[in-house]
Amino acid sequence: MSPEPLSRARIIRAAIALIERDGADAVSMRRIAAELGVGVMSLYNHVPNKAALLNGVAETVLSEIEFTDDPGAYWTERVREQARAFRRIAHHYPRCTMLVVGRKLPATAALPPVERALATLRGAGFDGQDAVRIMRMFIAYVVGSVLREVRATPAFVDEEFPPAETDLSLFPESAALAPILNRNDHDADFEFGLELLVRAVAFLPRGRGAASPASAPVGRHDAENVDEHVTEPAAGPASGGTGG
Amino acid sequence: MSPEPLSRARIIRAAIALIERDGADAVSMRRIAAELGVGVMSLYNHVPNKAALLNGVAETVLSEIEFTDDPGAYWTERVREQARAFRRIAHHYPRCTMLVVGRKLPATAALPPVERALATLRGAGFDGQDAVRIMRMFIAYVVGSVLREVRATPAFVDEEFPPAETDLSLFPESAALAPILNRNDHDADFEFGLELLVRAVAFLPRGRGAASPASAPVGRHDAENVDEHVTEPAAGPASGGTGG
DNA sequence: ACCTGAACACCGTTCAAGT
DNA sequence: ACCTGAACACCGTTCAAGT
Repeated sequence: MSPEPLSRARIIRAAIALIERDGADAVSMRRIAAELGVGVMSLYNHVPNKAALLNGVAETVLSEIEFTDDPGAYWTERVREQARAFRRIAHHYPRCTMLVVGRKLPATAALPPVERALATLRGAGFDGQDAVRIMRMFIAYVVGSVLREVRATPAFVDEEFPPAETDLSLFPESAALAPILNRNDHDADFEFGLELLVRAVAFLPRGRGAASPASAPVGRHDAENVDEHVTEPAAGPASGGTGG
Repeated sequence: MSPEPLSRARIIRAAIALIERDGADAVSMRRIAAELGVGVMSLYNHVPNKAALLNGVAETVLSEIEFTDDPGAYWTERVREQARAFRRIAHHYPRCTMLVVGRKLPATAALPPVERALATLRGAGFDGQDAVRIMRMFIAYVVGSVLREVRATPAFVDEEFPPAETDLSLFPESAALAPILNRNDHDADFEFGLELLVRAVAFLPRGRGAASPASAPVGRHDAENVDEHVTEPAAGPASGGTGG
């Protein structure tokens, strides 16, 4: 039935296809085996157990990130592009996304993106500690964003918010903003937050002895010498973020 | 064996206890029933199925958020406290966290925190569209952060990063920053990003006709009139974020 | 080395029967 | 209205047997 021999890679590919077709809940060793035309137990010659297989799925999906950032581009744009690259695989494998963000990834899969992010931030002048924290902040934002996107999608029509039976007088802001809350322009939302993050990072002092932001919360004086840090060539108005 | 009658609430409480004790994978209808000293099928008189039960778990956990922000406090501090409140329940129910962030919550559970956040941001002068987007940005950041924290915790000792077999010359930044990458000061990391986000938002223009950040990426000129937007009374150096 | 069927200890849920 | 045991169609994984 299958010309190619069974292998870890082939099993993982079948698992990914199955998850994208029928959802993560539908994946089972028996079903994957059936899909491949082999006995269930044959899988265990290439994968120790189901958890390891799912780790392989996460690893494989993550490894397929296609980074499009140009090493010669200004660092803020590189950061944006790296964040967008993560988001793209989440869109390419929507039903695997929970799996990718939900399990502890093998370090080898995480290493290349991490190295790229750190190199970009170090090149921008941040010290090691700040570079690591800034990277983690971006990852947290991207992970939280794609999670919201794949979670909102499963049903055809979004549940209305606030729910119909709600006493709206208790939630006046939500009531007033219902049309906005029910609109889901994921691209625009993502770009809005991304730009805010990039901007916050660009305003951060750099170089030796740079202060962490927590050392002077929302200080009004940091703005005074901000020009010396923001050296990106002036850009025209951005796309507005609906281009994904 | 159990004096109190069976009820949806009691079943959910048992499920939460079970998840926190044995992990989310260990939860099953049969095990919850055994824990309650009833037959499996008795559960179905109060809960339509397992998925609904898990939704109830997510809803209940979320409803236990204790907001500590003072409505009279400056809005930036209110935003910080709301973000910290979310993070606190994730720490209180670490093994339920994936469940809470991973499923589409019943809108009734999400409504009170949403209303509070929107009221805070509207009170700060943001228009409805910006308020919604800023809120979503904070939620994405908090969700991504707690996900990282609960994911990193299961094993006693963190896997070393980069992995031992790696050719370090290919990943110089990761190699140089290995000590920092392997340190996991979740409190400090979280506060660092939170402060950066708050700062970015505080610098955002407000009022009618306020521009979205994407309309002028990392503009160097926004800094000039920033003082008029940042009116929080000057604060002393913050704790540094290790107080959680 | 790789494959496999039978078997074991689990699942969620339907159904029909009880009170 | 609430509870329940038996039954059904599934699970992941161990084991012993094949090639």
